[in-house]
Amino acid sequence: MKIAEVSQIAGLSISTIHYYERSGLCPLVSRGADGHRAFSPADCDWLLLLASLRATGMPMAEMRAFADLYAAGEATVAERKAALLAHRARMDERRAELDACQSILTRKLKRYDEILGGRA
Amino acid sequence: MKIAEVSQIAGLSISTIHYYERSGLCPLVSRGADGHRAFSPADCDWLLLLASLRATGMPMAEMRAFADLYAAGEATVAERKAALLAHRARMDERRAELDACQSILTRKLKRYDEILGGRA
DNA sequence: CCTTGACCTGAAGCTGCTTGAGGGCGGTAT
DNA sequence: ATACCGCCCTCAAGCAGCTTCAGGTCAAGG
Repeated sequence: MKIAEVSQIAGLSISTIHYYERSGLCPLVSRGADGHRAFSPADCDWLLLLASLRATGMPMAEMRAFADLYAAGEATVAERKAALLAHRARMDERRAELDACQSILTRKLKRYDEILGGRA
Repeated sequence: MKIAEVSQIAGLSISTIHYYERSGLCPLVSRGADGHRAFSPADCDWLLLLASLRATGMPMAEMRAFADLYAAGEATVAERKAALLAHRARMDERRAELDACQSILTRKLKRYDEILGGRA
């Protein structure tokens, strides 16, 4: 697969993929004869997973650690599972925060409605 | 109120409050005789709202625009309401994205379980 | 008096991308 | 053949949004 296609699927910009590779998050992408990156389906899948982790707030450093586990092969699956579970737990906390924020906004909107209603 | 208290309530670091003020997000904070910021309850409330907006992904530029409306007084309440509604709509999209990411992670976790199970 | 602690300012540093400059390679139109 | 186009490449600089650091002021307390 070409980078444009992977970019499309993973929802990452091409530049971001470059950047992730530079940062050691996808150590294994090989090149075609023309020097262009040639992504295997596994590479693409991996980038999609990275994208999900990033989008849900995992910091780069942690992603790098996770990538190192991935690069080390199947022996690390248990560790990777633990990492994802921990991450998911934090996602839940984050979601609670978002709920709190949303309720603050909703309250504010009600206030605005009162003001507008009072003037109508 | 002192800055430490507001920081506590709004969930923003003191430095972030400084930064927001520098960035024109809270134009009106007055000073005590000692030169320290003296926050009114309204200031504190405003910062809490800013914190909610920021935490839910509103970019600085947009927050600045919103702050300008706030500074312009009650005449802008309708515009502010529209802004918050638009923002809430984007929050909903964002939440959908998060759900998609979460399901990717869940699928990955299942895969890991299969691998671990197969080897147990 | 002298330290402690909460605050102040201004500038530099950090993370996670994005943008820009400059270039190569392959295909098609002239 | 050559000129142009689109997609890719690299390296470096820029940007958003904070955080951290260095150096300083003032007020209260031992």
